Amino acid sequence: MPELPEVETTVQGLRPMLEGQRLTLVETRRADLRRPFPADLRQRMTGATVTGLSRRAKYGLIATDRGDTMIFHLGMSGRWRLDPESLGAHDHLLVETAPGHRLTLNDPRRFGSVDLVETAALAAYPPFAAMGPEPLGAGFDAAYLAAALAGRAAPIKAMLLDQRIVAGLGNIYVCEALHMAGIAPTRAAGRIARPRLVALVAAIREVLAAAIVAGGSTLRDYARPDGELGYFSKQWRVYGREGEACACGAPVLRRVDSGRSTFHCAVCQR
DNA sequence: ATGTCCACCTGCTGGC
DNA sequence: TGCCAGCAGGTGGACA
Repeated sequence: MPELPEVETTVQGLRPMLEGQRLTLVETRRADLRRPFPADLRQRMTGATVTGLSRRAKYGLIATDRGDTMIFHLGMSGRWRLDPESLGAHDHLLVETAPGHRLTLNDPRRFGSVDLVETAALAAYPPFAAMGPEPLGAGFDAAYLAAALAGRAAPIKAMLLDQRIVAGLGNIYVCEALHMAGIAPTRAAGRIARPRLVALVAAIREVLAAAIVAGGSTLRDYARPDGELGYFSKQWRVYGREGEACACGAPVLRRVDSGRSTFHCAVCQR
């Protein structure tokens, strides 16, 4: 589920439940996800009032009036459940608000994480320290990308998944953006002509923006505790479509590199 | 430094 | 019907 658009729509869905609200309970139901939960999470969050929610790359940020920010990452299988009828085996973090709403962070595979840092020191949070620009932000353009990729021999797909180059893309949207831009995923990143980088930046922006809009349109699903999100999946051009016809008529191909699938069209992408 | 691979987990699906 | 291999949206550490 969670690349940048999914985290963005998650934050948008949490905001009306949390912003301005006092937290009456913050409790973990096991010791760890990918890492241990912060030992003082309950103490520092319980009784605090949420002042704002935001997103950096694939991380969701919940700031409080105590100068703390709780940072969550959804890993591969994480999602927030709103007012679930009952708690399930994978509801690892429980949050309750003064108006009586209950939210749980549910993550079966436990690749996600929860950390707590001082808001003033957010930039020093290790995952953020070397992180590249937001792909939807002003700092991400063809000139930046050309400089970041100069001399790099690795495949463009691997470079776009590297959060130090650009922060927030994952396997789905990289496949989609490369297809939209007509660039082969195996192309050496440092050998892509400038006009094609311009097209790539535009494709990345376009696919992310469209996915956020689609995610936003399924927020009622999001708010249904046991509901599945509809997401952007119906709009995928190549991802998950091995063997189906690309818009050009050629079959969508799948290749596997270091255990990860890449979907692409050998005709459209060079 | 750069590029590549794998482990970390559970659940679901498709083929036999 | 049941079993099991294969696969899944991420990250970081280990390796050459």
